[in-house]
Amino acid sequence: MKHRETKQKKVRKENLSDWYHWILEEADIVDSRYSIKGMLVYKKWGLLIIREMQRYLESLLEESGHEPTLFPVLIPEDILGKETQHIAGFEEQVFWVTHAGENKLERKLALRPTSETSIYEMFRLWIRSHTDLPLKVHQSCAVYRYETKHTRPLIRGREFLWNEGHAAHADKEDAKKNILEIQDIYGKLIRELLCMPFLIDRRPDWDRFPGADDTYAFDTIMPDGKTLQIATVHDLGQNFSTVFDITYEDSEGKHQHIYQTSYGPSFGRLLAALISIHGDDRGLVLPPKIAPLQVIIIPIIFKESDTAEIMEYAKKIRKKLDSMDVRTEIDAGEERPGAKFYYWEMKGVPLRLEVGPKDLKEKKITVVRRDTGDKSTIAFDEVDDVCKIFEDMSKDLGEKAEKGFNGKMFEAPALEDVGKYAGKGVIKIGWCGRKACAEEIGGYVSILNVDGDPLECVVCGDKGQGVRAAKTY
RNA sequence: GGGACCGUAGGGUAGCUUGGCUUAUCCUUCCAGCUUUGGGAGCUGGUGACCCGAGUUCGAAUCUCGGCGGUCCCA
Repeated sequence: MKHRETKQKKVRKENLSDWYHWILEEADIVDSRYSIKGMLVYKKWGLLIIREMQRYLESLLEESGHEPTLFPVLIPEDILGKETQHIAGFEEQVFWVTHAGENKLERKLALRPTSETSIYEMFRLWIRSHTDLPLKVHQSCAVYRYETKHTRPLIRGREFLWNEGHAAHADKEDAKKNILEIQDIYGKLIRELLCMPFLIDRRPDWDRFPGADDTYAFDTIMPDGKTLQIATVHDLGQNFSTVFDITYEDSEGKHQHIYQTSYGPSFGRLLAALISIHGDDRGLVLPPKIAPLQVIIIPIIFKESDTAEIMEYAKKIRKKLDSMDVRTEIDAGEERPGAKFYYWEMKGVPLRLEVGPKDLKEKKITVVRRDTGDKSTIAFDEVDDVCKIFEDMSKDLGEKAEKGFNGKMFEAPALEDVGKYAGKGVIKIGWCGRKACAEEIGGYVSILNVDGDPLECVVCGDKGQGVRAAKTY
């Protein structure tokens, strides 16, 4: 095992932007030096974390009746353009494939910006009867959008990884039911696996997914106070089924257009939030469930003669952890222990076990928690305790994140107050629902949702609702 | 959508204002060897860079224009 570049410039997390760029490269999350704007290379540590998320999410989706699929990355122009709202929302961002070698293609092909259209083109063929419904599919893939704004690694790129789910329903009620079920699944992913708090915000109409009747977004708050949209769930109504002519025969023999829902979390943004919310000055802090490596064992060797014995002991511990399905490695590298400590802390590994001559002699293990730095000693026979420690860590990390989150919630009774809290977090604001007033507020922040308790509009004073607003990524 | 700044080894930088002083500085990483190991050890030797293109000039890392890439701020 080689430890590189762990002794680089120290970056404090207060300067979130510098810290973020530093840790992405340092921890081998991504390499953003690839020479196309908005595209990057996912590296081992980042990809392993994404895979854990993916595995967890996919198993929940499949338990809830989603079939795994993988659709082509290319979508023909005529199909992408069928739903006019949809294409209007994406056309400026579509990458087009127009040539094969020197030959111009007869039919322009789009790199999918999202897969509704290609999937629904097939839904039309797959769905015949009400017994085919609900039909739910999902895929983990990359999608492409030509972002013109400044891109940010993992947060706003021209290629990004996500999982997208698509469901066909016989009626509105089943669609609504699915929306709740998906919200629950995404909630589990974010809260239980990643230990992060979030908000579910029903977006104002101008912020909906193109072609949707409603968009529910999952927003979390970054340490700098800006919100990050990490997942969305869309109620598509019959907008797509009408233009794609997706119908089923009901039990009375009548043909009906299906209702549809689509949804997706961005793995990149989830990762960006995970890194930013839990990390500290020393680097990543990974909740145990998501950590690619949960335990690192550091053998501490003084004399050449001790090597075999200590390594033997470390291997015994590892074997026991392996049998408990705890992801474990032994760092037998040439570096001194201190260097290894710093390295694995930077990588965010939840637990470090130190085994040296003292531990060996007393059949003990020194255990250090990444999140708190707490050092304790357990007996060799108590290795099972790591599971309990993981539970505590998950709980503590979740609570700590929740506390940070709650500390970034504000209320603005008047427009001046909006300016005061803008950029510090999520602000509760009275809003009448009119776009003109939203634009006035928009001078400071964006409105995240449309549902709330009755509250007078901070701009015009008319009756309205208490909605959430924030500066957004 | 508007604005500002930036691009020198794998990473971080000095040099740029006032073109020549450079064989391009220093730290780190990396490679070899010695040595060391309970919080980033040390020594010796070695590898490695001026984003791309055009222009100005006797001469460009340095000045001008364009491209590509990056960062930040505002809407």
